[in-house]
Amino acid sequence: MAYWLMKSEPDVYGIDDLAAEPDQTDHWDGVRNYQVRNMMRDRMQPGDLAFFYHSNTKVPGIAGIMEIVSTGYPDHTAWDPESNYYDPKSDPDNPRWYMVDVRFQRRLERLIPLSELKAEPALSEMALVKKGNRLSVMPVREAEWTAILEMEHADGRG
DNA sequence: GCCAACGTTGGC
DNA sequence: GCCAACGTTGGC
Repeated sequence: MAYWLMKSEPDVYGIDDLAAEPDQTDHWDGVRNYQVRNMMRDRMQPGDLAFFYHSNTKVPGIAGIMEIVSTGYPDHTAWDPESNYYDPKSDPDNPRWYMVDVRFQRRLERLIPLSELKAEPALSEMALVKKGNRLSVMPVREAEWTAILEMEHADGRG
């Protein structure tokens, strides 16, 4: 069982959108980065848990928790010319892009802002808080997962 | 195989 | 809206 953090822009698709889906389940499509593709295709397993991170918004931060409910499988939006994620170079016989299914678990009691995550010493090794990091999906160590959950009930000022 | 140009991410 | 940092592309 592994832990992850997955970013999405809430103006495009936020945790409220996932919670509103039938079965509160959706596929995490549109990943077009090879490092992230490899994680989804090779490492994610049903039962893994992931933080839902809101990026590119007024207060970026961790908004909730979801469960991975499938292994990686080909991202069909790459073959849909109508899709924003269309990639004519992805061959159906040799899919270039993969996705997983995720199920809403819960919102955090408060959004934990990136500014607090950056200030937490236990998280200093996370790619999330490092300058220039652009991965939209990243592994989270168990100790980091626990530290973040403890922050959920803190007052936000240390 | 190098690397400059380009497009994108995402915090601020 | 700006722009630094990064990944990808494609000419050579």
